[in-house]
Amino acid sequence: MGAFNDKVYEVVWQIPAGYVATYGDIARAIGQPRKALFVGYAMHSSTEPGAIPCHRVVYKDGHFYGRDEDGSPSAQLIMLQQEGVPPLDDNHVDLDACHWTPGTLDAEGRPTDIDWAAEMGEFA
DNA sequence: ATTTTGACGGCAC
DNA sequence: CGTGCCGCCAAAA
Repeated sequence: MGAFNDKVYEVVWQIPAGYVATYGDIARAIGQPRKALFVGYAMHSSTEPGAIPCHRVVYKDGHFYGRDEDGSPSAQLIMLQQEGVPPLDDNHVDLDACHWTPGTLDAEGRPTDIDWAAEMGEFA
């Protein structure tokens, strides 16, 4: 792992509940827009399970990883819904309403520095 | 050291 | 709107 991976961690961790960020945005936020691929690559392997809210990281299309293969909504979608992310369909979320970008505040005006432990505890 | 692949993104068809 | 291909960078084999 390298510094890149560590940055990905940091950025993803800052994603507010009810909001989502895209791989490209994260990659760009850390100064390497070409490594969008590597951003995702970082979470599936370089990070430990549950270490970060990877379910809040979606594709630029709003469709998340682990999409349903059989037409059933993925657990990720359900979790996002619990956080307040309006799903467009079984495989997409409304980026227009929840698209968050690193380095900004959420719609509620509070800093992105949120206690995720409390947030996650609600539906653990 | 070289080849292959990948939780991507964008553009072309 | 779905599918294909390329580009980019790094890790794993």
